[in-house]
Amino acid sequence: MTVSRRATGPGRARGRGVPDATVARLPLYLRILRALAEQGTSTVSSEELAAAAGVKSAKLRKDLSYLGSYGTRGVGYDVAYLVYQVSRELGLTQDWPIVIVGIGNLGHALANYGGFASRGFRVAALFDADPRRVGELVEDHEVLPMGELAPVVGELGAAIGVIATPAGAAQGVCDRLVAAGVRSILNFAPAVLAVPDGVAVRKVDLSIELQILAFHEQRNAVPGPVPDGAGSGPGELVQTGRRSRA
Amino acid sequence: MTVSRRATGPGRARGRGVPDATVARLPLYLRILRALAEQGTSTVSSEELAAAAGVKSAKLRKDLSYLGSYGTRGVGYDVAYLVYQVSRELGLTQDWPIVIVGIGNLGHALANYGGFASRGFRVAALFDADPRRVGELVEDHEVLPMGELAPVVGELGAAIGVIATPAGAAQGVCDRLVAAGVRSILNFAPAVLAVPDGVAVRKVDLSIELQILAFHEQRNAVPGPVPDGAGSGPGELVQTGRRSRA
DNA sequence: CGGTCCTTGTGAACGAACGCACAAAGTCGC
DNA sequence: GCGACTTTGTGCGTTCGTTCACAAGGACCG
Repeated sequence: MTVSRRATGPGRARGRGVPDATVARLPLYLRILRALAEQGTSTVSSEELAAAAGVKSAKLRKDLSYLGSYGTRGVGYDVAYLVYQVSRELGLTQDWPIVIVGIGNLGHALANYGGFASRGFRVAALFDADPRRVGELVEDHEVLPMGELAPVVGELGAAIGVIATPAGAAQGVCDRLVAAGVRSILNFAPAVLAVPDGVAVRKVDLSIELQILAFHEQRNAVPGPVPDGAGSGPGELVQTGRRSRA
Repeated sequence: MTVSRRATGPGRARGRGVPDATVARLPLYLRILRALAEQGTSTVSSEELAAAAGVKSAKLRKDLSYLGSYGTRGVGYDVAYLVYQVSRELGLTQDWPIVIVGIGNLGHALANYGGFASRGFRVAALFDADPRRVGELVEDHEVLPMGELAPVVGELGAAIGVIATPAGAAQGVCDRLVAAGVRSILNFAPAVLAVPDGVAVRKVDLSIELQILAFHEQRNAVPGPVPDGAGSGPGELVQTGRRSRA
């Protein structure tokens, strides 16, 4: 019991403290749960869910335990209920208007990407510094000039901004987004952004991902075979050998 | 966890055991070092480099120490030399032909993305299951039908594959890539991939990134102003408040 | 209504990663 | 050639995350 207050979490000073590592996995669980719900599954065990997510069942249970005690011993978790609880924890029960800056190849792809709209996110405005792109219609949104950024962001109440500009422009765009009131930034530009306290930045860097894979390739190629059948656990760097039934 | 178990500590520098967390940062250091080299800087201290990368200097020094002792006490690191050493460690001294499967919006953007070509990676072939896309010319590459995948991958010796298909097709494509000899996969589809041992998978999921940001927004919005201190420190989840001079 | 079986929730051990602080090692000025 | 100064490399304690193993809790059967 003691559901009202999620205090008794596995950790200590866990008033409102879901570990970062857990938060990063919740969206994955959520996606799987939604798929299960859609196919009519009403309950799921930690073992099944963990297998689908590619994690150990104990980890999954601990992750979910940070949200509260939403399972039933001997049975498992109610899929619909868990979907709701995880969504709520992630803040997906509300609508998040997002703005995208930089409508080049990547920006176009992002604006068209269905995955955004599907889960509470809504592409609300597009911006580009290039006058030739301004006015262009992308997915029924007109590309706006940078001058419009502050007022439009303010009016929309957009709290999340996506940067898809060249690296050189990223910091400037970031500053303008922050000045306009954006507090969370998803950065696709290969640049390290400096932001004031309280602003969150996550970066997605395609080049870095490839380089990490290259490292993996080289490590496996250079030294002779690694006979040791050490069952390399599922890890962070690269996920090697996953045999779940998706 | 990747594949090998390392000796322990930075002490055994040369050993084949660079921690995952370090490997994930090396490409970032490398990018900064290249920028420094380009602007004519010949030496750099750990303090400066760390500031540019947004990490603590001690962490940077420890990261570099895994590669060897390439610094000079009292002076710093030779930029050109370090570029070479990091590149070498990451396996970027050789050419990596990559193949992209799924030439939709995202696939297009990836094929055109300059960041790939710049660092030892070369887009070598494009594939799509849709007959209407086959034959299309993207960045002087003709989109090939899936049937060509195995022979072309074999001929190119491509070890890295990029999946930019819808989620439903991802596992099938993954299986075909692996069967064709690809051992490292960069997956943009929102799906958990099952792969045999020895194959590395990294995933980039735009929707998940946004959801993590939404969590951050909600956490900061719900409980009034957070005094300080108690907040989860600057961790991995989101980078908050970075004041470096990029 | 009691017993048995199943699955959750979690305490505790383990391990990886981080940050501090400092000795070692080299440079530069004189 | 020597001493002061600078910056690296790293031992160590701390924090964070993962895994194990098991007791507690509940469903279901007879």
